[in-house]
Amino acid sequence: MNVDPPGPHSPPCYDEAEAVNGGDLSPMPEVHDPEENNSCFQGSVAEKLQKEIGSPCPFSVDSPPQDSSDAPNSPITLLAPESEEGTENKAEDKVQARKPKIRTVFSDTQLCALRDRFQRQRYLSLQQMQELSAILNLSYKQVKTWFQNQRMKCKRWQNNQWPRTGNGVTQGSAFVEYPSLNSSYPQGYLNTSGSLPVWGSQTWTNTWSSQTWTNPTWSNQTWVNPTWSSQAWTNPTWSNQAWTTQSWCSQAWNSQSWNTPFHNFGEDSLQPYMQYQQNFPACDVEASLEAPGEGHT
DNA sequence: CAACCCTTATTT
DNA sequence: AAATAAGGGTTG
Repeated sequence: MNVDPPGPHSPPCYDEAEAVNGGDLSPMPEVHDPEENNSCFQGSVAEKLQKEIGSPCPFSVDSPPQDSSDAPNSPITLLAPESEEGTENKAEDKVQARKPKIRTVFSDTQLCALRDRFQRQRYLSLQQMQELSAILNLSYKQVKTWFQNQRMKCKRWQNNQWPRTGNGVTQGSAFVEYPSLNSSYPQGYLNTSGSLPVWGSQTWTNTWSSQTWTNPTWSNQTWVNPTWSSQAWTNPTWSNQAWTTQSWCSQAWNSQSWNTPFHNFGEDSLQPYMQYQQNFPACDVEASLEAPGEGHT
């Protein structure tokens, strides 16, 4: 199954034109771990990542978009396949510099952490993203992109489910569930300091989607995780597929791995949820959710 | 500037 | 072929 070692993955030496850099962050391109076990966070994410990252791509934090033409001697640099042989003119100028599009392959650990975080927050503040990126050794941009893509994915999934639920709507909030569920708040509404806003249960409107959601996740000033605390997760609006492929992740979560102090996240919001995880792994939900004749191809 | 959305390109 | 990271365009 998916237990086999992925083999030589590809830690691309990805350069990012970071616009926002904390300063002490070391956004690194991702790397993959060879014989990764199936545990998500057995110890500490950071720890793992550090190991995962052999540090193949030594570039500065602020390294501008360099031509990735000169692949460092990293064993794995995902340079776009030349495809068109010969014409590697690269065209150093002009408008259309054929820059090879690099598609980073996130490591399991990274993905796990990202997803995990996403469950709690669909929107991260700038600082949070920076922190996360630093921890995961990804660039801010990558984290940002990932979250964006993830949001879109969710949205699409919802749209697919939406028409169906019309009839068998068990809970009227089936569709609206997602947004409010995961305490998602756009950065603008969060203190740049990463501190949590003080609003009790406020309502805010996000201009992009033109939606107004309530924020039940805030109980006075106490952070409450609706995700785990309520049965709200009856139907996750998640891309089940993503999970199927990484079902191992859920297993890891079920384990006592949560006892380990992976404070590496350096997130305040992280602490509370750990306890819930044991009893209520979100992954579990989607497992049953996407159950329809699956499990193996 | 960040989010959305669509598209492209790569990886499996 | 599907999944998805990243590019690009648009908007407020």
